[in-house]
Amino acid sequence: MSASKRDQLVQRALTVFYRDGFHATGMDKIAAETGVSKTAIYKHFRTKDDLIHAVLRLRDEQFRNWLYRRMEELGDTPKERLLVAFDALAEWFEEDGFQGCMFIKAASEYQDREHPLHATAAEHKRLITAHFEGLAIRAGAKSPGTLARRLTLLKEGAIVAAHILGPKGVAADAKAAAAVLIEHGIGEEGQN
Amino acid sequence: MSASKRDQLVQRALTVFYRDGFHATGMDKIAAETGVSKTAIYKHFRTKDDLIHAVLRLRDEQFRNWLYRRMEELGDTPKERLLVAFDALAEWFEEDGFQGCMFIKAASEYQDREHPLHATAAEHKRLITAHFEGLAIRAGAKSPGTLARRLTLLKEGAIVAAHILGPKGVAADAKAAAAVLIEHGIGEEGQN
DNA sequence: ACTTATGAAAACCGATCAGTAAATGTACCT
DNA sequence: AGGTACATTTACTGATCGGTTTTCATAAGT
Repeated sequence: MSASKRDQLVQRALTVFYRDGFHATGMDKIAAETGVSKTAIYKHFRTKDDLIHAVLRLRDEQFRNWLYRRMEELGDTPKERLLVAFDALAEWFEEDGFQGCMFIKAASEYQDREHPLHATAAEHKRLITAHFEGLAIRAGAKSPGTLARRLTLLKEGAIVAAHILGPKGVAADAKAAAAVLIEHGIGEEGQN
Repeated sequence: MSASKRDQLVQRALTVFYRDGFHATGMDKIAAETGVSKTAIYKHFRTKDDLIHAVLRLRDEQFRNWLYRRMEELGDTPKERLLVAFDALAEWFEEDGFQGCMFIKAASEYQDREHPLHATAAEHKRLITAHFEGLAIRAGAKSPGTLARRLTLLKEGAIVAAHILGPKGVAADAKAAAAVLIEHGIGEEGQN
């Protein structure tokens, strides 16, 4: 199997796992829906968990690339970019097939914090918070780490709320709350 | 089986499902760990989903009772009580066996919003937000619904963060953010 | 003592689980 | 054409899934 075929497998497995969940999706379904036989899958991934791990790494890369790029496109200054993160989330929430955050679900199904898949989910969250913190620093926040963590809380809460209750208005609520926290953490004249 | 035996079954099933997840827990394990034979279980619950539904209803009742009581005990005024909700969360996060929010996990494993278990999870979240809103009204918030929804976002985000990254400092971050949002939404002199 | 309910336990059902081994193509080399 | 190496499919493993049927133990009624 070529490298691109492998990538295709992981990409398609991502779609299935995201749609149906991890434990609820058997390897037979993965084989059927990706068009790759089980034997071929197990040639590249020792176990189901290994495949899921590859899926999560791909998702991490895709999601963060998308979010960071969208934040750059929608905002001009670090401060603005922190705020428009919630506009990007709004776009995501409204997408067809939005089913919440894959990492929250992974952590929910693999609860033990020692579990490698849980750890991968945790790393994803840490990376996003770190990105926020970088922007908070450049925005002149008094306590960049604090502001970044607060915005992360709003982001996670918004994802959960959008998934459980539906997307309507959630991102807007979160953005408005974020604006308050950002003003409080930077002041009207953050040095962009 | 007496009513109290049934309650005991649901209570013990709750513990197992909360610890190990829904799909990952088979009915044989439930029978073994509750001490109630599968036959006896299926006399009272038509399906596994029915049992889980009973578990979620019990959890909803227990959790909200606990949270509301703790908010009353820790705060004297409506405004204070909104804030100390995050102290109550801190206590929960530090408990042995804390594994995140059962309803977030239920919604993660039963993703379709039409699914009855997902709907039960959604109702739980709505009830808590409604409780917040009642307090926000009595605290004299300018827009009680908005404030309640914002605090809910922080709460959900804090639960997710505490579960994925560990409890350390999460509730304190959320409380500090909540304080900012509450001050902004009420003003220094909310009429308690 | 013998029958008849009752309720729980044990055994079982087909389906599916993660994972593997054997069988079958298929492409390439000489 | 014949042989070799590799990829793919088919078929299978024992275990477990949610759920049901059968067996058994107990106890009350007569």
